[in-house]
Amino acid sequence: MAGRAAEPEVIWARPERAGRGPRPAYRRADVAAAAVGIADRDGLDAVSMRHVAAELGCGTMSLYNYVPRKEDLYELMVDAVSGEHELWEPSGDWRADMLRVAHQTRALMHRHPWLPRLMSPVYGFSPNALRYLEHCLACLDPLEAPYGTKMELVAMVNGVVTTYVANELATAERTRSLPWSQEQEDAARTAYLAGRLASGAYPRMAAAFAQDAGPIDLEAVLERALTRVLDAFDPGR
Amino acid sequence: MAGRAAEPEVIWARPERAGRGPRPAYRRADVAAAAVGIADRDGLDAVSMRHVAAELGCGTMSLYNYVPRKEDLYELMVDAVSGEHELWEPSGDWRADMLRVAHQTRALMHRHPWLPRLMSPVYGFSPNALRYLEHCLACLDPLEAPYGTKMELVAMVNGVVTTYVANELATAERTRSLPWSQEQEDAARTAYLAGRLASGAYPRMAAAFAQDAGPIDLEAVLERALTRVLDAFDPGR
DNA sequence: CCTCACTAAGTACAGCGTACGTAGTAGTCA
DNA sequence: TGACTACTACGTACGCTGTACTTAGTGAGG
Repeated sequence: MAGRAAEPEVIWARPERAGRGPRPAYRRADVAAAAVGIADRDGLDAVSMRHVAAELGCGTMSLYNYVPRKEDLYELMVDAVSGEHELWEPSGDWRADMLRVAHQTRALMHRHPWLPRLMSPVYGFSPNALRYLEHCLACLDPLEAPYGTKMELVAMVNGVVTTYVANELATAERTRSLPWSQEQEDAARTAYLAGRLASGAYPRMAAAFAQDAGPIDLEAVLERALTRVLDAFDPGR
Repeated sequence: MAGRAAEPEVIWARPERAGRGPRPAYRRADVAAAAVGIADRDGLDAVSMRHVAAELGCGTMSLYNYVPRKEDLYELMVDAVSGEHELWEPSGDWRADMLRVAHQTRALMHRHPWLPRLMSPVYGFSPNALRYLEHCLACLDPLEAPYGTKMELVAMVNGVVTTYVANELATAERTRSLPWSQEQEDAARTAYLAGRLASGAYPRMAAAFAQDAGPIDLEAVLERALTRVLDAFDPGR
């Protein structure tokens, strides 16, 4: 018979090697690495079962021995790059440590621009995600607050970083699937926006854009946002 | 000849009705409404050019007269539901107004659970998005701060709401494509997590989960997060 | 009235996820 | 040892996707 019955299954609970038949030709990490490689090189949309199998050097359907559904391949990918997080001995200054965490996450997402799109709380309990979360909590040991609050702090920092980096990368990643360049796209949208603002229907937006002419420094924006978030959780204001 | 050359094109800059031939059978709003209807009923993945065309009652390829790429269909959808935002006369209390905005956005996303997935700064300049942004800025008139800061505040509130609601909806929306129920999925993941935590490798996480047993009130979490964000922008602390 | 830009629709193609069937392999047990 | 059986590997096939291209018909402008 084909695949087992439709039982809920967490990929991490499934053993890598079953007892019986021939030993698998690849390890789960190989599959993840192949998928990550394709996503880094050609974008997330290029990650298809066929392409990943080809990258590994096996038949397309053989992949399903390692990954029951494509969704689980994504889960493998997120966990794999989560393992790139460098964990350190907490410094005792939780604000500094959290900022360092945030910058590392941003760097990670710049290295793997598809990561924000796959960020989901559903994947939050993969092995490397657990390591990462435990590390964040360790960094927050000096903060006097219940664990619930600490979890909310970590979630907020992660959420803010993810949102901001997603915005940073959105137009760039979008361009991959468009038949024209990002500069052309930006120019067209800017021209359209200028036209709308000139209509006078949006006086405050027009004022805002007139006031802050020139390109926005997105990294500085993120930095300010993070500072505000940490302030909001800091008992010493 | 087929479609025009590969020029960058903003869907909103393209006139609804060209001067020459027969008048179009549908308006852009009809197309958007059809797509939104399908997404609400059957999920975002059910929004295909074929399905939308069938819902409208026209041939698949006729859709391309209204929407040059599927991506633009998404843009139409986001703008259409953005129009559901109720705008009011600012009260003079910018914190109260921003909270009201946030709750309205959350309600909107619960009505259209696919919306968080489509939230992108690229769509941020559609007609209804502009109306919405201008309204937010109007609510912030009492706040003494440069427009740049106000924009960052709006972005942060929107980002937090989007992230939190996306988390709220993630497992539910995910279940749509899985062959088992959400309860089964949750049970499997909880069992796996319990096993990992019992390993002793993640003492702080184990303590956190032991401390906050029981289901989390996600709405209360969002409420706290929003309060913190507003605090962070409030000059009167 | 003629012209031609436009709308509408059909056909076709490359690619996708994956159900299913088959062949071969290697631990387990009689 | 041989038989059994769970497992790996993989080819074929199906229904679905976005969309390039083609053809036919419509109706306003010159």
